Amino acid sequence: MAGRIRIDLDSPVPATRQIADALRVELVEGRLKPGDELPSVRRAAVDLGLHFNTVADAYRLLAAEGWIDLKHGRSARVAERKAPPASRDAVVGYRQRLRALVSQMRADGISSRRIADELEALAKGVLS
Amino acid sequence: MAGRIRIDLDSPVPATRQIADALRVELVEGRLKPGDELPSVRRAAVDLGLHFNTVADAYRLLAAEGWIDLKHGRSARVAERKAPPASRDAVVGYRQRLRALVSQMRADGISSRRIADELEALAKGVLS
DNA sequence: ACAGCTGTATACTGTAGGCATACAGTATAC
DNA sequence: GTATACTGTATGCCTACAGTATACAGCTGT
Repeated sequence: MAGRIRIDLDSPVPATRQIADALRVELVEGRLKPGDELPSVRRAAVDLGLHFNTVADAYRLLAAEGWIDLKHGRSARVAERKAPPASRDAVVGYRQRLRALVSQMRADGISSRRIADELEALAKGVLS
Repeated sequence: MAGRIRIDLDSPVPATRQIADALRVELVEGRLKPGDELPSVRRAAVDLGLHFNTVADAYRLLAAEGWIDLKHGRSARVAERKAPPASRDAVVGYRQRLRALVSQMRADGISSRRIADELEALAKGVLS
């Protein structure tokens, strides 16, 4: 499944979203390309230690976002996808979430230096 | 309450956490200083359009993190707080969450340039 | 002491996450 | 063609948790 995904059952963020998030990273970063087949829901489920319906929900979520094509009897495939035009106010929502995350890191005692480094590394990665 | 907070009831992230997250930003960034009084749970609740018990839960969450002092009959106050030493592996968890968030931004059609700018601005803000 | 604020505790209701199980479409071998 | 073994789908159930209502209890001014 293109890199091991760790699911934290204790996390407040549901497993379904954790799976979708992890796969979305692979998709956005191009490690999963259009036409690629995803592992079956049952295969992925045993790998992750979850029920296959949970994986199926994650797949449906990604399908709703246009990332993958689902058809009944055959494997899920990565779809071609043109990015939707950015909604202007979406940015402010994300900015809030980013700031909240950074504040949480600071609250956890991670140094400013370290946080800034992580952010800059991310920014570089995005542009490349 | 130190800046208007918008609560999105449709969001999958619960209102309690949204409140705590927003307040934690204010606390980390120093706009709420030790000794300051927070608005009462009922006051804040009407401002946010929620039940005061929801706000109380958020306060308890922050109290558990050491940010504020709660005592029965009197207003919640911002506490002095020494940051705990960072747990080393906490960073990798946050890195995952950051990457997931960035991927979601890209998936929403926000340009790489814009995302990088947001991240760099954040990094600068953290260091200052 | 009393009135009016404060946060606390308990019970209730609705909803959503995850799982079990039965179903239905597709592809491949024969 | 049809059997078979794979795919994803649909329904129902159980549990946990978010949000609310309502009653309680501790401070602090007058």
